Amino acid sequence: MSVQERKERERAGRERLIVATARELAEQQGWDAVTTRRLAERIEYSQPVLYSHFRGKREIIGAVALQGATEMAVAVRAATAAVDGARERVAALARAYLDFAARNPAVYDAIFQLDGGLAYAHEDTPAPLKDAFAALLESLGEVAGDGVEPGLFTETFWAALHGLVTLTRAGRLPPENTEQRVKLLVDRLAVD
Amino acid sequence: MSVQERKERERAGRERLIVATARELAEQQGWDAVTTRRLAERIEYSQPVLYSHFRGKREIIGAVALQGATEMAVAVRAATAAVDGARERVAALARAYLDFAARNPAVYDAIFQLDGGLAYAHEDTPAPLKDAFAALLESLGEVAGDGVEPGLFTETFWAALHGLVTLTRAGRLPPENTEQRVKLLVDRLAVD
DNA sequence: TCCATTGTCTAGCGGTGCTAGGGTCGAATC
DNA sequence: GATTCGACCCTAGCACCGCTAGACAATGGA
Repeated sequence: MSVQERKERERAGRERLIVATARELAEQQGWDAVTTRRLAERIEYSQPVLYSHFRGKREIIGAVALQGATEMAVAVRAATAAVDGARERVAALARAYLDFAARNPAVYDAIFQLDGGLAYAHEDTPAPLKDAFAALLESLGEVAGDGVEPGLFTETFWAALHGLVTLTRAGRLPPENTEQRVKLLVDRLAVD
Repeated sequence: MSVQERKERERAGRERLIVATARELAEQQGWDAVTTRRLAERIEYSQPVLYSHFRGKREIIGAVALQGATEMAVAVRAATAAVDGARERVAALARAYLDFAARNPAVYDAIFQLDGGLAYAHEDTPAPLKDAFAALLESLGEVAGDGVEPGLFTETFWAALHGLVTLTRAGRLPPENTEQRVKLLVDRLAVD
């Protein structure tokens, strides 16, 4: 019995190692550098071992995305918890969101840009993703204004933030005036 | 002399063929399917011919992006030209933008997501890209409101639209309520 | 007619994600 | 304690990728 348990523990540990290594490598050198060979070498196993844990590279990206979504939800809630005033909470949320994206670009991509084989905006969407959206909704729903469905408002505000993140990181927007752009979004979109 | 001219014409024609074929293939099957082998086969030349026109795949994407940016500027201007009222023009612009993205997803990606080796938000940004931004600015600058720099407003509104496009197309947002989201953006962000 | 240049192709390099098949090693059984 | 059996992991290889070197043919000019 105990032998099997030990093996299962080791397996779980190795799976965590794979995800952590993939994430680390992606943050260091970008997702293009995360090849199955390099990843296998870093964890000191052969390539096929990866496929005994994940169906393929896509699922590894998906695992990183789920981990990241959980962290993002925590970060957003932490940033808004101690703030008074709905509008101020939204400003704090926006800053926290952009900060998370800036600090974890590869994870952000895994969650919002890459194909990790995950279902989004769906009933069988993984819990971490639903919860990340819920974290946004908690603060953003308060400033939706009359006649605007909180979910729809959250989606729209979120899309605006996402647009800023991706265009800036892709070099399409100069990074200097990010704060002013965020201020504009909060000032105009949020209604209390 | 004339021989050289004829050859140059043929070369230019073939270059257009490469770009058009790459674009077509990308729209049909996605950019991942645009491999140098497949592209070469479609234009009925061998792979190395591609490299006598472009430095690599990146530059081909860049060429598609420039072509697309020109068309997008035309589309945006056409949609706003005959509309009365600044606010209504912005609504028309938003619809035209989303429509362009929906009709030309691969081209949209080439312009705004992929690496085509182009300079953005820079002095030596290619003219088509500058002009596409200018087309947005023409209508959006009118509703920036007092104390908000038109360029900054345009960037922000554009980012919001871009966020809607990318999140929707990546399956992160359900496509059903796009119109309501756009209405929200126009209603709240635009000031006249 | 010969040469030189231009243009194009074949073949191949090192890389990718992924998998088939063999071998090894450890746990359970007699 | 010996033996069998099964789980596990690795080597090797597939088809494909972007890109390029070098051979070869065709074409215009001397």
